[in-house]
Amino acid sequence: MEPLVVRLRNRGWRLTAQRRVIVETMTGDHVHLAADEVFERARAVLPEVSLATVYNTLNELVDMGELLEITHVDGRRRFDPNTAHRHQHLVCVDCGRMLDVVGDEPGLPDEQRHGFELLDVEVTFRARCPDCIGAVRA
Amino acid sequence: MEPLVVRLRNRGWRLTAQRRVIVETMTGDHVHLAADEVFERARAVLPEVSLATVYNTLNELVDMGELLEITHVDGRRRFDPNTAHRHQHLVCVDCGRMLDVVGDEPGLPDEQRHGFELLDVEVTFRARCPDCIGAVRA
DNA sequence: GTCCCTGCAAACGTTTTGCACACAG
DNA sequence: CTGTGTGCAAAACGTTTGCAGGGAC
Repeated sequence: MEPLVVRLRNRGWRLTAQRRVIVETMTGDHVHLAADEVFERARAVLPEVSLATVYNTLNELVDMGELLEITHVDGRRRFDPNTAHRHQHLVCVDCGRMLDVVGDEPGLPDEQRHGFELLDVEVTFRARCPDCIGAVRA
Repeated sequence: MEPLVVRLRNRGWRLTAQRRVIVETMTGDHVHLAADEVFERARAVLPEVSLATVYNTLNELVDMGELLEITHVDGRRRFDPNTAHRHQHLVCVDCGRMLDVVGDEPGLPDEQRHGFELLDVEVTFRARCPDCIGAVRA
């Protein structure tokens, strides 16, 4: 698939310096940032970027289907740019580190569907990461 | 299993009128309320209950493991009293209605675990409920 | 040049907290 | 009686919005 920035330009999306930096921040594998983290990283590259613009941009990308809204961790929404491949999440309950994983998706038997029209399944494996297993307990 | 209120008393949990009403609100099947909904329902039974107490109590119950914190819907945390049976959730993306369902849980192959110690799996089926399928589209 | 995007600051909705009083044990 | 739970109001979050100025196209 074409890179995200290209796809966006083709849609007639106005490409500003701020948006470019935000999109670049949301590029790569195992990226699962919250808005304030995106803001922090974007600002490190381009100081003249505001939190409002980060939120506006992230929401637009979600509306366009170019970004996935995923599990809240620590009260904050997280965003995931991996829309290309179906995947699930493995999240450390201690430090919040999150990885994309691929297992098989659970189905839902007809008699459990209660007449609902199934759209999607979201799977999150809650776990403890190697670093946090080693760390001292409180 | 013994009823929740009994279990709580046995733990030496101080049982006040407010707490009892909140716990009663969080009793039953397919209960997936947000804090403000718990507050509303509790207040209908016992007007002298405050939102702060609702939050305090819900958080305590979660800490005790007597309540599950589940998916955010519409920006609000939801709580689930069904700790007795492993289950998953079927949620309507339009109206937020949520049901407990039982399908089989997805496992995670060893080579996908990245050294994490697996604790739990959270599965949410996103769907459209019968009422919302019938409803007129915007 | 136009229109859309931007930063700022204020507003919003949810959740938490500090404090004096009240009541379960 | 004592210690913990309570209501209230204020604060602290994450997120959204209104507005005047600026920059992409």
